[in-house]
Amino acid sequence: MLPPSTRRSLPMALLRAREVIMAHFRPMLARHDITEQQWRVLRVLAETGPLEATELANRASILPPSLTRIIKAMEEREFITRNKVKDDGRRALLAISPAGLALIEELSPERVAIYEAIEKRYGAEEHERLLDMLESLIQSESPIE
Amino acid sequence: MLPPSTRRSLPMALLRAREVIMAHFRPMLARHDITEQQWRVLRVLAETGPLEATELANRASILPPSLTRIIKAMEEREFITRNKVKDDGRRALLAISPAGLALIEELSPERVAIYEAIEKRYGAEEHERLLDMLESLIQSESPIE
DNA sequence: CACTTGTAGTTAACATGTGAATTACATCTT
DNA sequence: AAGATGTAATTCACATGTTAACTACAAGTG
Repeated sequence: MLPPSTRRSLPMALLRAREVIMAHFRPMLARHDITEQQWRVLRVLAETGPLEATELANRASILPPSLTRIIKAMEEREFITRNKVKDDGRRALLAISPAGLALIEELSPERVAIYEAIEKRYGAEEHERLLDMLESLIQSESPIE
Repeated sequence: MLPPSTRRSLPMALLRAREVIMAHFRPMLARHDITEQQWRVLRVLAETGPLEATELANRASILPPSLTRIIKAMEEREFITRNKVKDDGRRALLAISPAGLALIEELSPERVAIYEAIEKRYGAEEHERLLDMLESLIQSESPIE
């Protein structure tokens, strides 16, 4: 078997695909001066409620060192709050603030419009199928152990 | 239309998929003290021959500022060479060196084995289909203008 | 209780991602 | 030829990715 060319390798294809998709969201995020990662943190907290850092890092696919910095920045801008957990001095519960929720509300319509435009160009069924295949790939490569 | 949850959004799925795949390659790259991006640069140059920086950046999906730093580092380690283009003082041709080619040769077997293992777990047909769908997505989102 | 082991977060060091500004050339226009 | 415009590459500033080391705390073991 030949090694795959850079024009048809899974890592490169995934990278490029993500790039073209994110290009549509970046202007929106830039206008509100938040990064892609900060946006992920906000959305995860809004969806799931308060979380500890480790769980938040997993759900937002952000590494612990990055999350430490992001939490610091977002706490200063008062988009999230942090409350120590009783009985365990290491942990803290991170939660989205009213200002954070307001930001999500504000961006929601534009966000939906962007997703709809992507679905329209690419095809709704294709989109669903792609998501299924990606989830399947992720499953096949991450043993639950 | 509801905004997609973080559990089923295309950007997140692409990010996670790339993560699980790259996890298999990182140990190999780390053993040879090269980064994922440096590895992409080497492979592109080996496949296509000498390129100017802009073209190399496009093919390797690396932004110009990053490529500047990467070239500097790889030139110092003598994995690539750089030759000024006649008649245009701005451009330079970047080429892989014998040492760079040797590194590619050395890693090739392990690289193929990793790809084969992924195909085996995920399914060869699925793998091909996923590549097709990703290419199609990239096409649909990047107008030739 | 002292000691070991394990876990949650953080810090450090360096590479890359990202957008904006800048430099160095080329080319076009008049 | 001089000035305007365009292009290739670099530099800057800051955020994140990545690995390793480290701190703080918890829980198990003797």
